[in-house]
Amino acid sequence: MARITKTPEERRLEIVQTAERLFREVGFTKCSVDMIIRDIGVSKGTFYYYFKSKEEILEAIVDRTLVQIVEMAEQVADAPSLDALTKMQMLLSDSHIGDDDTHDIAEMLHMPENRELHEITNIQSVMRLSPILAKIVEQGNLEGVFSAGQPLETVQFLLTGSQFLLDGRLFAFSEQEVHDRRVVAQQIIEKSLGAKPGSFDFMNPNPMEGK
Amino acid sequence: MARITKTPEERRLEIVQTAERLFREVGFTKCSVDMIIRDIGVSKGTFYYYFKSKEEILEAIVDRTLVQIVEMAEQVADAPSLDALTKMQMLLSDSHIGDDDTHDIAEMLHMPENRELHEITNIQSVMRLSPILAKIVEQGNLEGVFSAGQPLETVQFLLTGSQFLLDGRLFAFSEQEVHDRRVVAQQIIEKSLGAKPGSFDFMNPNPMEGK
Amino acid sequence: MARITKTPEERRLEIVQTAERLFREVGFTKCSVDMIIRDIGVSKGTFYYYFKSKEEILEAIVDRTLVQIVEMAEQVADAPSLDALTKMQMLLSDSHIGDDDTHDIAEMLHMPENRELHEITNIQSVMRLSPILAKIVEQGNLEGVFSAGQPLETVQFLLTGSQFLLDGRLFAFSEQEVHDRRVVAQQIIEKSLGAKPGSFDFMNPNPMEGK
Amino acid sequence: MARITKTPEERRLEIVQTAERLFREVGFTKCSVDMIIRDIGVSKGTFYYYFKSKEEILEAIVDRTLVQIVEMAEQVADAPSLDALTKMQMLLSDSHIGDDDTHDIAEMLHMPENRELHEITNIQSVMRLSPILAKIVEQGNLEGVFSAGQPLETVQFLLTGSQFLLDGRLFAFSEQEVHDRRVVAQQIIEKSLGAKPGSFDFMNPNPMEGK
DNA sequence: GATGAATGAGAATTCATTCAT
DNA sequence: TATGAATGAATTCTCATTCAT
Repeated sequence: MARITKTPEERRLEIVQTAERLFREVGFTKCSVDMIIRDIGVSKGTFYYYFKSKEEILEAIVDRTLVQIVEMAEQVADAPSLDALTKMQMLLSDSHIGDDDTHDIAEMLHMPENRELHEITNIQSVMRLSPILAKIVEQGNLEGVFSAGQPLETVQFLLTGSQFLLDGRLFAFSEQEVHDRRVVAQQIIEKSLGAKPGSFDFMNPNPMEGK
Repeated sequence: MARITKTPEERRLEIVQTAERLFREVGFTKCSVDMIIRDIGVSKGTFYYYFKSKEEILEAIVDRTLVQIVEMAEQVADAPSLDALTKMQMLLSDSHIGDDDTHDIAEMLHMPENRELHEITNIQSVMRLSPILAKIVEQGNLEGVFSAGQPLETVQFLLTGSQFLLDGRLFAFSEQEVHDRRVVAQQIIEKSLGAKPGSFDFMNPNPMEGK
Repeated sequence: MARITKTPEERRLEIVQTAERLFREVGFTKCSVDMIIRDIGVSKGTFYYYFKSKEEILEAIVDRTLVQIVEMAEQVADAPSLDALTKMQMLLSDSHIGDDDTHDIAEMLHMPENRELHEITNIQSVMRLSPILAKIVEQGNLEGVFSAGQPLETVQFLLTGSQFLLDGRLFAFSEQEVHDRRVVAQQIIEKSLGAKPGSFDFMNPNPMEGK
Repeated sequence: MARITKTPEERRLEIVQTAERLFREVGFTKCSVDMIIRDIGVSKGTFYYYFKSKEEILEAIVDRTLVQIVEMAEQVADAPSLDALTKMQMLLSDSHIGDDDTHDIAEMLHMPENRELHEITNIQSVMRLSPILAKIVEQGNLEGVFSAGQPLETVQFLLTGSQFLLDGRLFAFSEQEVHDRRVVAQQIIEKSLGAKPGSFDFMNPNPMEGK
């Protein structure tokens, strides 16, 4: 095979991205190192030059994903011009996702063939997002729009429920079924946070309406 | 090895039970067919005479587990002498353990080394338990102890949140942390079902009290 | 590959013998499991069905060799009709080796490419032969032909010297050089055991004489 | 990494010394080129600029070691003021340690993880030391303290026995066992060289005495 | 002289599955 | 029904060596 040298950053990224895609497509266990290197057109030695085990690249991918999610969440949480209700809405709904990259992340978290990556990331994202959301709940408590004790624990329950249930793929729900659960989730969130009924209404425009 | 003939039913059950135990102890992927047959003292050929693949026995186990869970839940749900609140408490708390075989729902679903089996069963159990719980919610609505719209969807959200979050192992929570989340979960359930605050109080005796 | 079934004993022996030959020819480290199975025409699974690691087959070979050596030595040592001097002569010289099998063992112990197997076996054979030879020394002391204190330690030193030095291959000695060292070794043995000078003379017929 | 230029001699020596240390610590086979260069902080390319294979550096080390041993032995052998007995004692005992670099012959040859390097060096050192020791034996014969025919062959046998047996590690002997064999070795040496019994007595102060 | 990214042929081992008896 | 020897593709990982810069 021709020797193609790239900068370490390029090569590393190339490997991470390819692995990420393949892990999503076929699952971590079923995706062999061989598949990854064949896809890139690079030698086995090169793979192990950058990552010293298959586990290590998994960690790299999970970290990378979580860093993106957390960064995004922190931007929202730290925005001084937004009120707590708006922030909460932005972070709990999917409708705020603009760019493709962030959307991919959400996609990635819920792939069917992707149990391992999925579960690890899921749990981590609950753990890392919850403190950020808890701060927003506290802000909301002060602003008078929420009235919730135990913000961290509350938010963790709501996040967990949302993450797992609202993923159409995981539970094999139809679009309409997902929508129905989204509406209910919103009501539960409102009740749990002590928000005024209907505060999160616009989070769930009926996707069937225009059809 | 001596050839020991058993009735097909006995043999089949023996294999399923052993596999189930081992899958829970070491996980599905890490448990080889060899481990199973060595444990029983049966030959490779026998295993493949009863199940044509390792996947097939997994399905058999998941089915078996869910049948048990659902049966137990239906017994509770159909008990004419119990009110909705009591039924709900029995099925959502840990205190309902009856016979050794069924154990506790939560326990059953959240074994440590047991991600694979666990996740498959988890989702299925949310799907199959939710109609039963939804019926109880409807009963509760009639009895006036609950006041919840969309019982099925509501119950699915609450089950999902409870299942995943309240497993200390999955999120690596300490006993105290699990307890704190249990208390919060109970409050969210009350609010979501429109139950009187404190209805489920006895579900969470503080495990730290005597210490 | 055609499936050829043999009795476990046949198959096991086939593998051990092939491995033994190849370890001798190319050395333990350089001989891959692939080489062995290719040579036999058997699958990798079969190899690992009989031996659970490459190390394990090495042990099996070493054990097998040592058992043969020790058996032979014990037969000599326990012969009631022989005096100590004769026994000593038989076990310390190479000239007693009759059958091809035992000769192979000696060959095997000193192959050039065969460091690992060689060293392990060498040391083991000093350790296992020395108690047998020590008993003969004691017999000799009683018979008045020897007069040696510390029989075990003495014998170990003499065995070690003989094993390593008198192997023409290890030190790359010519036939004549080996003969010269054999003569000297014999004198050292005589002095060390307190035997009469010349007692072991016939051990070393000059190999150059008839040429 | 910063490019640090050294004189070729310095660089070469640095590599040889590091490799030597690591080969001793972990063994030749188990010590990868990567370990060596990482330890020095030099690049792969640099290593292969100075040595064209891993084997080549092994040879360099063995040569270097033997040169040191031989030099030291020759210094002793050529000392005009010393008698043969003293010289012999110095070279066969452990008590002659002078400078840090040369250490003790025995020590040097019998490092623990060091089978490969060890065996290669062992045989070479018997071959190269024996002529020097043989000369001392001849001097001793003239001085009347020894009375040994075939000095070269005799010395080779004694060196071989001592080298291999008296290494506690190789045979896994305890300290006491090594001591016992040392005492016996000394007696065998005396007898073989025709020295007066007890000539080498002080070679083996009982290490247990003070305990 | 020096760098270090890249190579790729192997290494040992695992394991679900098959099949002759 | 039952056995267990046999299969072989697949897996992760190692490491001496090369070579463009």
